Amino acid sequence: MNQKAKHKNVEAAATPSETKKPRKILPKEERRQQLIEATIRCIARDGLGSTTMQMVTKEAGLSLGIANLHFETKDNLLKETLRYVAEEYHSGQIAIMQGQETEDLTGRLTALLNFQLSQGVTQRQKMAVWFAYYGEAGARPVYQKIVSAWDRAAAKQLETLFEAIIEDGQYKNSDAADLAMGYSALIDGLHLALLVTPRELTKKQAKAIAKDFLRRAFPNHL
Amino acid sequence: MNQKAKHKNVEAAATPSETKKPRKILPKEERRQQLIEATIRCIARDGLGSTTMQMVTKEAGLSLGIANLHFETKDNLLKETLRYVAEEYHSGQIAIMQGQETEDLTGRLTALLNFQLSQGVTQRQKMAVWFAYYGEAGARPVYQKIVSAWDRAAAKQLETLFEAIIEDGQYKNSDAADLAMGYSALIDGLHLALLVTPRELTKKQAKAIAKDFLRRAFPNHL
DNA sequence: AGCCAGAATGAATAACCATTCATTCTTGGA
DNA sequence: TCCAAGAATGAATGGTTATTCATTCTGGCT
Repeated sequence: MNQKAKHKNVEAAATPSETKKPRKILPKEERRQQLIEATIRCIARDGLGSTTMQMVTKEAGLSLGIANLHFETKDNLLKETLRYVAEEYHSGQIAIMQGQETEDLTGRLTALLNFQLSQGVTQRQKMAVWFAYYGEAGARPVYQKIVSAWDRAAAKQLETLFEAIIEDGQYKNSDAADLAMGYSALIDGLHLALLVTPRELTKKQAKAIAKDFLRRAFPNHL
Repeated sequence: MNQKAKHKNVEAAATPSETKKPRKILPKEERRQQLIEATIRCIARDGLGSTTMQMVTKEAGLSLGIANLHFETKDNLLKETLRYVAEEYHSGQIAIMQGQETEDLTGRLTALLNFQLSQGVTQRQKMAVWFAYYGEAGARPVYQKIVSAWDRAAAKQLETLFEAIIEDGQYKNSDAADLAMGYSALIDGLHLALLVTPRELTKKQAKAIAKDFLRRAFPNHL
């Protein structure tokens, strides 16, 4: 109605050899994925606090309005990004712990450890996102809610696994719940150290430290 | 020059019984402290990302411009706030570890543990600030730099303490550096759990878990 | 008591940013 | 080939925020 804009695709002879924009149309789900991944990169590079829509959409190689088109609001985009990362990590863990019953307990345990400190999980990008959200979790119950369901499920699984190992190894004076909580905390702490002071801790070292924890707890299994 | 403002202290008969503002002048250092503490409360309540100058100065019961007067920029205020919290925590740790040589190793160890999980350190406010900054640390080298000096010093101290204990207890197959890193990571992870999922972990439990770690590592000392 | 250095205030400013929506482009089917 | 549905674009809008600085006030000093 009161718009006077008349953007053509002309812009004189300004930029010599710029190929401009072969606009592409993709299914909703692919665009969402693409935007979430761009968001992860932005958060890892610039922090959750200073990530803007402009940055995210530019990172994705798309136009400013596209994120609102697919996610309504920035808040929503951030929520979905957290959900994506949380799901990837926790479902991976749970899959290993519920793994085929054919695998022995020790195998499952080391598989879990290797996953938790794997290349995929411990890459800067993922950990940065993870802790960026933890940093705001105190002030944003929504973030806690997104993670907590997965978190509780993983904690329960781990406890069950530890119970089985304690039973199997006849470890006296060992409380599965406490050990599981301690192990989880250790893994989180190692992730934090890998993120914040990577110079002081290699991934190999981190694995050794986690394995050490398990060996002291379950000497007959490792 | 071109200002037309003429703020008087009149404002009609609007607010009936509001005592307005007995403006107070304080030494620079006190104001800075006051503002830093207000910043901590704001970060804990609303998150680092949405903490504004208006919120901080209002929380401190002062006027908008005061923070810039004492800290130049918001960035600076945030940096100084982190420095304040980091110093409090790390210097507390170091003091205990370097404590009078009269105290035995076991005593020093439990004192350290009790401090790290003490009321003062584990209060929401402090931990929230801590993790808010960790969340941005990946993107803001400044934050890392502020913490890293203290961090390295504390790590070295802990390693030294562990070495002495290993020597004293003749613990074979124990690497002081790995154990120290593992213990630090465990404490960080417990702090995170206390912050994010306080319903799943009490402070008492956290202490028990940390003590358990030490007992498994140094059975003759605990 | 009177004065003034400088501490404190908060309206105004300038920059930034999420969100909207008129317009343009793409593509699959007719 | 042509068309319409709807995907994508980005200029414009409105709201928020850090920062400035003219003005006001305080308290120690003479």
